Amino acid sequence: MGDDWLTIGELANRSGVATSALRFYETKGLIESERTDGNQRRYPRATLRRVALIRAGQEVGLSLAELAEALERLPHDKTPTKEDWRRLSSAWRERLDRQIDELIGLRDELTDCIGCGCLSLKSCAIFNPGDIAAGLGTGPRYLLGDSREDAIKT
Amino acid sequence: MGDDWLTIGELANRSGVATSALRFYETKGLIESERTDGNQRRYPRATLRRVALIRAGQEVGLSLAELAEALERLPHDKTPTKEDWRRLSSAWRERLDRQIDELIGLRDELTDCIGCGCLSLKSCAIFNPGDIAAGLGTGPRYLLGDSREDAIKT
DNA sequence: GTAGCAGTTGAAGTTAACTTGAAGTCAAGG
DNA sequence: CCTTGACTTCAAGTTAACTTCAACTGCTAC
Repeated sequence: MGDDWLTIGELANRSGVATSALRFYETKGLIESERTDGNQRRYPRATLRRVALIRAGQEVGLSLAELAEALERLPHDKTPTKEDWRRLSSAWRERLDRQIDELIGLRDELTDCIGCGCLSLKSCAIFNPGDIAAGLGTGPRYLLGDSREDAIKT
Repeated sequence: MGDDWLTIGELANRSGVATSALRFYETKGLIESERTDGNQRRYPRATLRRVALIRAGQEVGLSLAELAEALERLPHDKTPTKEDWRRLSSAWRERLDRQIDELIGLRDELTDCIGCGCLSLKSCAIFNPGDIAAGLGTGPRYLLGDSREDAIKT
């Protein structure tokens, strides 16, 4: 305790991430550990910040795979430099900007629709939303052909 | 063809949703069909719009379960009224508004961080983002206690 | 030295939203 | 009649991000 190295339990308590998740992150190469003689993991203090970054990145919408890539260039065992940090955070900001723009576009289209009862109009924006949610959701995204028009006739 | 009833293949082509997905939606009660003598599905035309609504709802971030609830009160076999539509679309708009606000909040906090190199400051917003992404992502959300502060010391 | 909590591994389970496959049926054209 | 393509069902596979379980081993306190 108060040491330079954290057990997995300490790291879990302090980061708010379950031990099972931490082991999982380790299998994915997101974090690294040394082992004691008894084969237990010991994490350097800097891992705390690394885990915080991972959670923050997830909130920005990044997958663990993307995070693994982004964090690859950060040092595992020491505090990242300001430059490291600046690079990461501005990349994430751009991503957020894009997400926000897309949602605002969708909202504005939807707003136009609300008053007009345009459910039956082929110009209704909500039925032709572009590829706004390309990166969201689980399922596949379909490329819609002219069939869309068909969908709103009648 | 040109009939009031669509086969699953026609509905798939015209809605841009795979037949497997349509059958899946049906098992979830999102859409309904009649059967021919030969046990094949036949969908009323109105199902086209219903499917379009489902896809639109997904883009707003609704799960199929939520959509099932929302669509429960819409007629399966005829065009929804303006009132039906107004109710749905304004509920979705509110949801979008909330999502956008949350992302903007996160972005602003991140923006504040970029210049300051605050990676080591316990006040850094990105390490204390609140429950912004409560509804996003797959994993569980942890309630973070004072351990967060711990995470950014050093 | 022994109880009992923390840690270890690998495999299997979870949820959403589908897709894919197998094995068989229906419908339309020649 | 026969082929072909669309359709049927049900079961199992897919991906992400984990969690849960079983069967052990390590560490700390009394």
